[in-house]
Amino acid sequence: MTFVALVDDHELLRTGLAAIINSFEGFKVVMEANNGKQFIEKVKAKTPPDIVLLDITMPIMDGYETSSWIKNNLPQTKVLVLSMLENDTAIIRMLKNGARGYILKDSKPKVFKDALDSIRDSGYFINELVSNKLMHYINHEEVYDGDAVALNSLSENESTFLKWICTEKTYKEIADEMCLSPRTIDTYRDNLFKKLDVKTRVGLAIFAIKNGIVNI
Amino acid sequence: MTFVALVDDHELLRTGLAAIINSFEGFKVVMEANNGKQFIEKVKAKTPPDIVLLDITMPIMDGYETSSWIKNNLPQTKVLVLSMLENDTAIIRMLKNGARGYILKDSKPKVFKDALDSIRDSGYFINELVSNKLMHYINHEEVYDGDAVALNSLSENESTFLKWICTEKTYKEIADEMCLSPRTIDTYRDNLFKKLDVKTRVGLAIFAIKNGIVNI
DNA sequence: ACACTTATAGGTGTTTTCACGGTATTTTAT
DNA sequence: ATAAAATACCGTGAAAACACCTATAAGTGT
Repeated sequence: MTFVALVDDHELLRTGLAAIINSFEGFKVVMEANNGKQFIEKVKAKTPPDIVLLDITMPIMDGYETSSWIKNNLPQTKVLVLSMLENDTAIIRMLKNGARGYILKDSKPKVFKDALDSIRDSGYFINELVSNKLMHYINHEEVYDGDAVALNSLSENESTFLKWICTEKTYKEIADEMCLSPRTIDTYRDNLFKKLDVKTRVGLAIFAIKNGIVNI
Repeated sequence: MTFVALVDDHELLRTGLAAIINSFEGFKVVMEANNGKQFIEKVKAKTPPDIVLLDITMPIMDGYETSSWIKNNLPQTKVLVLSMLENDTAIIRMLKNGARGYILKDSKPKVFKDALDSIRDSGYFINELVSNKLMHYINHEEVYDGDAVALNSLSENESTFLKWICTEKTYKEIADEMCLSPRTIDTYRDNLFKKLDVKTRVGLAIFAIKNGIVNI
């Protein structure tokens, strides 16, 4: 019997998934959590599950952090990502954080079953979403995804600045808010234009939103 | 027996929901669709369901349009919204478009069951989410939510313009794309600033994203 | 026939944003 | 110890964005 944990903030989805999984021969849902933090607390008192079905977008502790924690603390436990995010950045980041597979929330139940079987049997589920990234990895020795790379190279101040970017304040006002000279803010902007490969403030705002730096 | 249709682009969620609903005494899922358009096509050949469980965020034809269509074409069919959106705008807009209830995707199954029962028995499910809006309606003779009102008053061109706003094009380039004079584009912008109560292009972009006018 | 709204377009001037050229200081790495 | 990097800062000019006000044509309602 393979034991599965569900970590997702949508309780209805969890209940539905549990029904589906429990109907699969050889699988059983033994734990549910609303987010990574709750999962960590619950798992302390139990035998770790074999597979964690993990969402990315969650309050308090998101899927990236959670997967990373599982990799470091529960080496026997395998993470299968179940997310609505279809962008390279999210996929690569989860794979780097130890995920064994990545499927979308609008997958067919068949795909879902295949993924569970594959992870139980081989430890991995390699579908198109991840194979493309893996091929790149083999060919280039490192995954290249502009957004993902850029995201990791942002300083504290740059992140803060990006939050302000998504407001209606002028650069001068942002400078005041951050207690920096307007000139410094200019430099931040110019650097981010280069780093993130955008040309305008709107480009920065879109990047910030797309990558979850700001929540709107 | 109460017949239920599921309209949501996440197939897995649908499958799970179907399992839950079919386990409820007296309810049966008789139809599933990925979006409003598909629902309309499928419903033509069948007896309309008693309740449509409807998501808002969907490709091709979203929940707003779909609910409106159901109100006008299937007067016997009641819409229960099942969405992750918790903002006033979405709730008000769906209620205005004929929805009988509004629950969140992270509701507990109990709430879900209550909602279905209530809609079957009384035609409505009034929880906190909608009662607040209804109280407002009673007191003010009209629901006031800036975003919701504004959203409904957007013309075709303004919506298109908002999509372009969320790119790195200049207004002049947008004018070219839309085959309009740059002056007209200026007017569009100025009007939208007033309508949407924002002051900058970033404000427009944020509004467009927040209200699903653009998908990023 | 009349006022009323809506979509389109223009004129002018100010403010903000952006590009590109720098310097001085502090941190980090070797 | 010293070079390299990251960080904070500055000047100037051009381009874009924004404010405000006017005007015409088409459609709407009464």
